[in-house]
Amino acid sequence: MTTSGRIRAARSLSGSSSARSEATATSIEGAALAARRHTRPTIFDVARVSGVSYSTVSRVVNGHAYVRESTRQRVQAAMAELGYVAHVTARALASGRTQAVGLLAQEIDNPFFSVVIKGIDQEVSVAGYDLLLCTTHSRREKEAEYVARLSHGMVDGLLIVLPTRLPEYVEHLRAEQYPFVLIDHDSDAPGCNVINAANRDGTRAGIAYLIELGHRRIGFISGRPDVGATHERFAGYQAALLEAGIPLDDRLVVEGDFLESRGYTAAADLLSLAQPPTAIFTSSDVAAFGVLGAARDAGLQVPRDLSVLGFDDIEEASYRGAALSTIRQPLREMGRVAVQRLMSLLADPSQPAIRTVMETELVVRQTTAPPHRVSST
Amino acid sequence: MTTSGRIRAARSLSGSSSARSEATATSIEGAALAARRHTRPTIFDVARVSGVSYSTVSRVVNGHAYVRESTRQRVQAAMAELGYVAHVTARALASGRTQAVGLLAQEIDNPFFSVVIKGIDQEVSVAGYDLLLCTTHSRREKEAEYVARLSHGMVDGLLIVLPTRLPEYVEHLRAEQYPFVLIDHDSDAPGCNVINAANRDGTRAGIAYLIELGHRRIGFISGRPDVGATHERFAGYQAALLEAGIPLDDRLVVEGDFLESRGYTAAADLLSLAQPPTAIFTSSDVAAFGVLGAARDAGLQVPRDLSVLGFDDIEEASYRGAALSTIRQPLREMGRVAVQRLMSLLADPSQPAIRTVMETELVVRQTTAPPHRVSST
DNA sequence: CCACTCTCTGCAAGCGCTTGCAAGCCCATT
DNA sequence: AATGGGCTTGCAAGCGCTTGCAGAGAGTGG
Repeated sequence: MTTSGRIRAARSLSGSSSARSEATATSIEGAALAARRHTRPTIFDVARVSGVSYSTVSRVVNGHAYVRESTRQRVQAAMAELGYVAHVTARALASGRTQAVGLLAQEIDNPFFSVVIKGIDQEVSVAGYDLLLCTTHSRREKEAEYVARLSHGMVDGLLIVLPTRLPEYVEHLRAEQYPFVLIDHDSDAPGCNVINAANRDGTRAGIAYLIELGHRRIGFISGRPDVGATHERFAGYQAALLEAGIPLDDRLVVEGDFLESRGYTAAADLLSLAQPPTAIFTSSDVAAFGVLGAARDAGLQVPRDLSVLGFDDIEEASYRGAALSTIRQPLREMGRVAVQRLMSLLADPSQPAIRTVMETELVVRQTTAPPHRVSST
Repeated sequence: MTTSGRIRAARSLSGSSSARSEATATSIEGAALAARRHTRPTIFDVARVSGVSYSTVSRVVNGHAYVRESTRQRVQAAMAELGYVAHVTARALASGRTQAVGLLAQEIDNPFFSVVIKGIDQEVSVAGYDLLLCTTHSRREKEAEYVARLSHGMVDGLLIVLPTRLPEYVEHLRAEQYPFVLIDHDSDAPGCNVINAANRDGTRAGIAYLIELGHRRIGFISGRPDVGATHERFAGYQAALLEAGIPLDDRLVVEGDFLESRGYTAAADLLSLAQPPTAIFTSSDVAAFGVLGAARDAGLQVPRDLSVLGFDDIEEASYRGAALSTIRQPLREMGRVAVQRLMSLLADPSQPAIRTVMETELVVRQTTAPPHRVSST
């Protein structure tokens, strides 16, 4: 008990010079106490109460070996008594580790991403880390700033959801060997650790399935053009047609944006063609719902008059309106794998980059069937 | 330039004792450098390059007055040259402020909440703060731990989305005058700053509108019973019936959970009653979609055979399937107001608590109409 | 020309914690 | 009984930054 006072004093006075400065120090301390609103117990308080040094308290908090059992219990009792909670910031500063990872994304409010987040959140929690979520809302100029701040003492590593083009800050991070993982980035990213779905192969398989059903005129509604997956999916579409010897008809290809409203209008356009498609593929389930709406409003029956194939397999796909046939990406798994990869990088940042490609799966439900009328090629 | 070395040295040696300890210090420094992976420039480096003291650099970074313009420019040039980024953690530790607020919620992946978050995110950004999002996934035992950690140096204030019962930690926070705001907590919360919608009055107005249309048998599908708003909405339902002199029929009241699937089954139950309702109110738009599905599967036309009234007015309400009549809560505004209140508390934590009740608005779209057949009361 | 007031800058202390080093302790071994 | 070595513990230094205080210039009025 008496030791404690000494320790505290030693701390306060380390390097102090004169009596006057001592007096000053005291008044400063008073002011600081007044300024700090929430004065909670520190390891020094715990040390005082339990009669050990502050470093021993620190060791107990961090579960170090080489602390006598009786001491550990005394310290833990003191912590419980005082309601001690470690000061995350101070610990981060001293140790250089924050036990938190950052997640940087443009938006969180779409069903695709919220599932990925779930996987991330779950795995981060398993690893004993915290998750710091930052949404940029497409303000690209804020993105670099966020990354700089986050990577600078706020988090130990970064998960980034990115469109096609690699921003400059990615190069910075790479040069510094800062641990980060790109999610759903199906474009070139030299030297980066990336997780994405097999967009190309998945789409090819889906289109091949439609062709196998007998479809020859297959509409393609793309995703946002600034997203890598969009191009890969189109490549898969092309590949499937090529393999089946079906010529690509530009009129059947429409640019979309993953969203329902655009899915509706794009489908309406396709359906009003002189030779409308008998099947439509969209780059997202949400957009596929829009296609279903357009089909309904055009008086078409799905799948009799029109087959619709989505991409993602979000939860709603199975129960909303018609059960949607779709190409499933393992969204939750993607989130989890991304975190696992990041954890590995945290342990050793120098390891060579890996691209992890998650397999997709064709999920046939009730919106796909052989074409009713054989269309003239 | 030469000053810098002195400053650094003075720092390193403050309180040092002997030559041996100096040597030790050096080797420690080396080890530390090796351990810290990302050695980025600090204010000391900027100070060295620009030839001023580190405190001047700090003042420039923080935009203090009393820095000569030429000095400021020199420092800024040095910062740009070195690519200096402030170390958030260190700054937080030294100043006691983190410039971040925490948001604690169970889930983020429902359309209700994602809109609230948008408002929060926007307003937080306007205020120049960062947002730290924590989801507890209903693991209540983790909640208290999160709050303790967050309130302990990670963030300056807390936004909390809470079910009915106030957890113990809320009392702690209050006792410590830690700034926090409860969102969507329509239950007693003495001494707490709370934001919620006018659940009771809004529902009463909605039900009154249905009664005015001529409905007498109005089904009520509640929200989750552990949420305060659920009870207030039921109270509004009761009040409207009472005012209209319509006796409450228990068979028309079903417990729900805000979700679509339960909305479907609950509606199916209501519709299979001997005397089914001619209108159904649900405590969320999402659940109302389930009701619409059940009506469709029961061969009923909406609104001819069944009126459906939701609550929330999420985005989908206006475009998904039938345009849904609903009671609009200003979700985005609620998020924004919560942040504004928190900012005010940050400035002065001692001010008396306020409950902010946001008005709701009846939005009549295409799922409500006078009953087709006059039902026998 | 001096006292006085502003403006500007530097120093030291400290935020709460981690961690290398060293010293003390205790026990087994020779 | 002395030595060695493994446990325990304490001390000091430092993580990168903020900030009160004091001192140094630069004006300004008497």
